[in-house]
Amino acid sequence: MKISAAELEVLSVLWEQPGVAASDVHEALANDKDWTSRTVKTLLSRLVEKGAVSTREDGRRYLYFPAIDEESYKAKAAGQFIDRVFSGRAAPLVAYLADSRGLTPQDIEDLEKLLGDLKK
Amino acid sequence: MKISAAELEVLSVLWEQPGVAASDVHEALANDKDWTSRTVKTLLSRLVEKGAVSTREDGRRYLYFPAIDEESYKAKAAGQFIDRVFSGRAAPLVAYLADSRGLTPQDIEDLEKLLGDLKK
DNA sequence: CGAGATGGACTACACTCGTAGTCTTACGTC
DNA sequence: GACGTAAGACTACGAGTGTAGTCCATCTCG
Repeated sequence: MKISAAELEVLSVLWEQPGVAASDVHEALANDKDWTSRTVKTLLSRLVEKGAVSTREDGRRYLYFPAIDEESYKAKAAGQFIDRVFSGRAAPLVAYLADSRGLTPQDIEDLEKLLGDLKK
Repeated sequence: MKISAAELEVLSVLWEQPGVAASDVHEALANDKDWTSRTVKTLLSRLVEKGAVSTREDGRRYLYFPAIDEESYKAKAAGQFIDRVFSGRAAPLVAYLADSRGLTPQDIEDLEKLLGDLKK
């Protein structure tokens, strides 16, 4: 279930609004991505091929639904990234983030709360 | 400066031992990767092309050196990953990690210390 | 009704990646 | 001095990606 960067953009739209048509996805991305509607349709087709998105017919068009779970996809992606770049250690990653882009105070607070929960 | 997964393996060897020959890189990776020496050489060449690795001649062979900094590369990679998958928010990433692979107690402790420092 | 817009299916095409193979040349060995 | 070997240079090749284009059937608006 390998999903490319461009495909992930599309899939993310579906996570936010499941059950929309290709044109809606195109529209939702119009701000960020200068893609033609055909590009979006290609990406949707590839996601369907890969089993990451499912469709329901709606007249002469399809409505698209994510077929993989956002939480578990992201968790897996994060794990893989950490293995690939940080030899599997999570703490250094956070250290790098802190350095390079500055965690927001909100981030820091969230993390502290999270760690508090984890300690139990 | 896009570095692929396989290239990163090679570059990581150079970060640990700068100034080695292709055969040394091959050997260093022999445990993890079933690559022929040619594959390693191809990857080194591509890294040189990309400007991520530099060479010094040593007789009829090259010694290879990383040309990009480990810290800053990783920091950037982490930032890009977070942008790509987590819409730029770091805290959710850590939450996912905690869920999916369990941070080690060591990780948690490291993180707490880190957060403590950050708060200042 | 006829023409243009729209939907999906199929096709395209250059580039990157993983994973080598071949060619040429220098080197060290018998 | 000939021969295998090891170094780098160049070539290969199928899968995946980004980014569409073409074809054909339909729907919609005038």
